[in-house]
Amino acid sequence: MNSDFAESAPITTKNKVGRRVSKQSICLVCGEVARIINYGALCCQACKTFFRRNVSHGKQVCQYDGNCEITKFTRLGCTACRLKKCFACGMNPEFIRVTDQNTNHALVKRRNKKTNDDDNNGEKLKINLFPPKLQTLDLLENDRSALSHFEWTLLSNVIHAYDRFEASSKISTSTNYLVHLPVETLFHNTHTYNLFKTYYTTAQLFVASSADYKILTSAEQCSLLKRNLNGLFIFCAEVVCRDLKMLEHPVWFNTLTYSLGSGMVARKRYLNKKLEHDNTLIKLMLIVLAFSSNCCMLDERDGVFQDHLLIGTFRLFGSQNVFVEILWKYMLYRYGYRETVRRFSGLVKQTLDLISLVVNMYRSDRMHQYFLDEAIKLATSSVKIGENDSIPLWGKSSLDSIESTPMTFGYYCT
Amino acid sequence: MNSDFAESAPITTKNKVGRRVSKQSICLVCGEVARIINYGALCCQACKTFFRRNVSHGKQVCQYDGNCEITKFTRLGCTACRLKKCFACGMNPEFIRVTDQNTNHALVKRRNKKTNDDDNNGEKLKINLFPPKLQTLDLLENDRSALSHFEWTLLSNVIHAYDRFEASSKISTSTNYLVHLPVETLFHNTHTYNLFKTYYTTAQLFVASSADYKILTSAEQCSLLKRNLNGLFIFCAEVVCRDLKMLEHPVWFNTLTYSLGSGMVARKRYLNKKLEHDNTLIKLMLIVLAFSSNCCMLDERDGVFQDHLLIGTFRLFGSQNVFVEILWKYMLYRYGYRETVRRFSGLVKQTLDLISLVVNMYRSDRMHQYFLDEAIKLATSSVKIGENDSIPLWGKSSLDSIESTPMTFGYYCT
DNA sequence: TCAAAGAACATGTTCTGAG
DNA sequence: ACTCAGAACATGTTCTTTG
Ligand SMILES: [Zn+2]
Ligand SMILES: [Zn+2]
Ligand SMILES: [Zn+2]
Ligand SMILES: [Zn+2]
Repeated sequence: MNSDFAESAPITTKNKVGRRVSKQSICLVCGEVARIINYGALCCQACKTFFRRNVSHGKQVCQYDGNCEITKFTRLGCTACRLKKCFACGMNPEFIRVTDQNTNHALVKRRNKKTNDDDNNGEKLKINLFPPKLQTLDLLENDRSALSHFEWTLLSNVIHAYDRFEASSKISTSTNYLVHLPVETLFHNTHTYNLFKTYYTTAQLFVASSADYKILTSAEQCSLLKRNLNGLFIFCAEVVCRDLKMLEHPVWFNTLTYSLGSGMVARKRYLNKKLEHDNTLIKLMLIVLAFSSNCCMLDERDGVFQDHLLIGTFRLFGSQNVFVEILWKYMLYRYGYRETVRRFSGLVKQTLDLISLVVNMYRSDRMHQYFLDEAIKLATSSVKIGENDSIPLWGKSSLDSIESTPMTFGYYCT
Repeated sequence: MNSDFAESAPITTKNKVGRRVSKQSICLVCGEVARIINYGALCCQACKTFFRRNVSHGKQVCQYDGNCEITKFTRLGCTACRLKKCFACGMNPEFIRVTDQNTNHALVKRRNKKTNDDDNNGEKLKINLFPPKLQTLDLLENDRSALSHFEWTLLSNVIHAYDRFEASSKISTSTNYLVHLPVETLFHNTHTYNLFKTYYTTAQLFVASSADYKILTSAEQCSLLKRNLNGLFIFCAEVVCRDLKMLEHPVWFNTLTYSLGSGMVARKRYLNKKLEHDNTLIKLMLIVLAFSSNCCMLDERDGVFQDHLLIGTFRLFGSQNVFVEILWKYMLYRYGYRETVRRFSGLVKQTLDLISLVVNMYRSDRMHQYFLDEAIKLATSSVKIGENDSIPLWGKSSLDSIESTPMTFGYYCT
């Protein structure tokens, strides 16, 4: 309650007295302080209990659009979406060993038959019909694909950093939609530009909040943004577009068509349909892209001569590798090997397609260059963004670099 | 949760659509939104349930000093003090008709004997051994002394306005105490002055947050402060002194003795012991004093010539009368006629004694004059205090003035 | 010493029913 | 329509146990 984000230092530290302080991080489901893995995912006490009590319920349905935001403060709003998110975060009912006597269902049943209890003791503790499969435990504890506690922490930090900064984009999108009513202003690039600017900001703040970014010099940061920000932008745009069903709203559809042309919107719609459905994977992909050596450097003005700043920088490869590994392990854990391979290749394909799309957008409208310049300006301004932010750094910090091959989504401008 | 104070308009109003909106106010216990009277006092749902479940508990004891603050946010901190405050606010177990099956105690017992339940149905609903006395209901519903819903609301608003502004005084007092450690600074008037300044501010903000004060002209406000603020100050000082047991801390005792002299401290201690124990009464007394025609005008500089501003102003008498009536009814309700008379005369005596004390303090130290001047300056400054405050006005607004005799705690400076 | 499941305990919110 | 007690339901927190 009182601690909030302040204590979510990713790994075990020592406090002033030298006493060992238990490692703390944030609940994958709601963002509350979390310390251990419950039922297969890093989550808080409340979400743990919630999951145990509600998992046996008959299908609950969301009263809204099935996309309710779940945070520490909103988690009471929609049981269905909270439970869904629990599953999405990797919580697994197979870890539940007994049918909880206080399960909401159990409670109801117990009260209904309170007149004639002959089997008074019979209902004490029923062993779950599906005892925890050792296989699952193996995956967590022994399998090479298991995510370490540190990696879970980092994963949860990535997700929540993204969610936090994405919020403004979603709000901006919905609000702009509502404001759109006067018809005469309908076909006007301003709306599109306002949105795009927000997406650029979201992407930038997301990257900038990671420790791996902050330890770079200012020049390195700029170089990184120039290389990769466009790629991040298009992913943010697509996620928001999909989550808010933008292309299904005629108003947005028409506005975008006016701004981008019908060809590009058709392409956008096509790619959007194929977009990976697990947002967690996309968020991880984003951070991987952010530390790519060159996701899409599109500006010929100051291209290659700064390459020495980045190419060959171990820090960069190190950061990226950690995140790629987390992405991979998480997918293995969630989907198993076969499905992981399928999804991963899909993800790579989508990334390349989207980058190709953003290249076209960039070329056809000089505003994108303006947005990028603005981002650079923001990054180099004396007041460092996020300096006083309540979100702490969440990067990999001092983890030893890992020996797998670094990935690069290169896309040089020809 | 989201509404907070914004909706605590004291009486039934209509919203924009013209639909009748249920009257809302704040829980006497914790300040949460409250709508109806539960178990004899205006309180919120949570406090209602809390009271029912905990009232049958064996004496719980506070782990701190028995004076824990109870607000919407802190109410979980101390069960003992919350329950105590429930009683202090007038909640009465006689309104509870059954022993709640979910009483914390009952729950424990039920579980303990779960092996051999022969009287399975016997424990369903036990009628309370003390059914609600009609007498109490009469008091509430028929007796002339009953507080109307409007008056309950006003009462709760007074209490919470005071609690809110008193907080800074208490914090300041405790903090200063902790800071006091270096011995060389121990005997220094600065500490006393800092405190006094805080008490003056508390008193002023308290008054200034009432609607009855705000509808006055600036000149009238100043005049009112000059007349009555010293009296409010000494009451605030005494309440904090008592609640924090200041005179029992040698550090404070010595500091005050240094600043005020041992004679005045002895007098202070004597009066403090006699101070009314029910803080609610004191808070009501404060607001009565605030609208007194002259509680203690001590400054000869600009004395009597402004009297026409106030004497004979119906608004003033009206405000005071409403609060006096609430005070009287509340006491009748809480303590019965005999005790009310006793307490009320005690309260009057204490008020006169304290005013006499503050007169002496004022005369012996020019800083008091400075504090008063500062308060006036604050009141007349272009930025009205509390203008953007989240606490709405809580005064009597348009209630018709009542025909009882106005009270005046006159104490002219001779 | 620690991770993690469950029980037990404590609270808060919404529905029901009798005036 | 409104007041208010109580039940039922939903959540959150802390203690206990096991490996
Ligand atoms: Zn959670
Ligand atoms: Zn939902
Ligand atoms: Zn309350
Ligand atoms: Zn206490």
